[in-house]
Amino acid sequence: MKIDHYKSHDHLLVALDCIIFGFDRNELKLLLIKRDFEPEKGNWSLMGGFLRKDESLNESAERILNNLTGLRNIYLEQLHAYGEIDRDPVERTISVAYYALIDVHTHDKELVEQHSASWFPINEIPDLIFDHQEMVKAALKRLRYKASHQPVGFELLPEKFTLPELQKLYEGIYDTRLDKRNFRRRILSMDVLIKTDEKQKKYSKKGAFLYKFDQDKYTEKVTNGDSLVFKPLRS
Amino acid sequence: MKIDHYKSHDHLLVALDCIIFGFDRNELKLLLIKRDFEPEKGNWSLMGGFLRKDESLNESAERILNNLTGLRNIYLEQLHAYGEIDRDPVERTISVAYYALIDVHTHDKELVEQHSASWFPINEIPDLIFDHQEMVKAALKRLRYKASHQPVGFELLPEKFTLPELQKLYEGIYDTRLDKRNFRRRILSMDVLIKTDEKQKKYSKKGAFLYKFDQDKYTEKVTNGDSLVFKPLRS
DNA sequence: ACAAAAGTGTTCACTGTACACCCATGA
DNA sequence: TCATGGGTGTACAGTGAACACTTTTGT
Repeated sequence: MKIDHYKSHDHLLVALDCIIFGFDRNELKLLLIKRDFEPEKGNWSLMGGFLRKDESLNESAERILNNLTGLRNIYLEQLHAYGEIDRDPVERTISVAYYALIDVHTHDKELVEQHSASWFPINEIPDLIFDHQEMVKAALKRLRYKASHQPVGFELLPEKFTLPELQKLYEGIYDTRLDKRNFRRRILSMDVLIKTDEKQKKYSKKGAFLYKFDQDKYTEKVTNGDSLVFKPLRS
Repeated sequence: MKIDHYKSHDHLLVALDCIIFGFDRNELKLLLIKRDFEPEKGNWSLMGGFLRKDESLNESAERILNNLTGLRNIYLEQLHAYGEIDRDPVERTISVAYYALIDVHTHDKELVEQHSASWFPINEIPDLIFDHQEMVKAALKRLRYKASHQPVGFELLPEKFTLPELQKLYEGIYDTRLDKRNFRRRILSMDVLIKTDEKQKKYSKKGAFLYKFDQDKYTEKVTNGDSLVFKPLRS
């Protein structure tokens, strides 16, 4: 065969769709946009776009996410490639889904408004176009797995956070209730949080101490082969 | 925007590559082919092909796997989409990698020979073209995760197998040694194996009882919310 | 009779989980 | 002073892991 044999094969559109998770008011949420073109104009959708020849998949996902949020360097991971023949009625398109974890307070609210985007609690997601519902379901499953083995939850919180906030986050991700004492003991025993001497008084009169995640210490522990389990405890 | 706005976007080649696992002579192995066209002609490669417009990603992976092994209805799961710009030097191509688990004794040996394919122990994989080495690494990681939570190991064995064989399989997958008594107790306590009254005398004079995996019972347990852990024990 | 693999139970340490009360503060 | 959320310790049960000898049978 010749080197140009590739030419004889089909060329397709490659789309990307982003499942954007945030955590606000003790709830896990998704950022969805109202689609402004046909087909399915006016319906809710994941933020998406098409892959360009001059960018990698990851770069494309970063670009698309940046278009909506104005953010860079955020936690972004490939989820799955969706390739049913008729998944997009206009033209044969495969879509590579990515999920992102962002701190809801940092994104660019103007951009979000321009896209008619809004945040939906994970349990109140409206009907979505194409196979986006399936993507969301898979993303949630992946987030649950990921958060139980790696410290990704912190991506959804501000740099400084309280232990009650962190607990609420895990409760939101796993849709469950956790025991306060067990949760605190477990998280603190990992020894990857730095306690600051500041107190957060937003939610209580007494105030709760703010902590920071210690990325260096975590990296060191992983390098040493320690396996930290962030999986939450029951009840 | 008009409905035909899609036309203005880039169209790309979409390839598929298959990481094919087998288990033979107490070793976990991969089926690799010797590439018979440029570029990289003569070098070792994963079995691959291009996605056609008239087939879904899964169908395409099944077709490609069938081309090499003659097998159908094989355990096949999408791994990851690879999309670096220069991953294929001929033309911009994204590749969706799938991994397959097959019983090495059932595949069509003629087809495999036609493709100059052969089985390599997982620890003796030769240099591979493009980013195929990265794919293999990710596939092994995924297999390890998957096999610890779901009964996929059985896909690599014949329908009937002995407990020592099953133990060797897990030892191969995790590159570790397991305690015989702990392993047997754990696997049998899941209550998803059917003991036959046949003995396999291939490896010993005494002979070992053959077992079958009870898919129905397993499905029932999962439906009941039981979470079986196939994760192996240490030492 | 012996070599080689199959098969079998018990003990201990650790970790997950249940559970209730005091503390600090702003209103 | 009181209402609200923050913070703390202990006891028990279940599970993971270590560990050695007997059985079967072909040669």
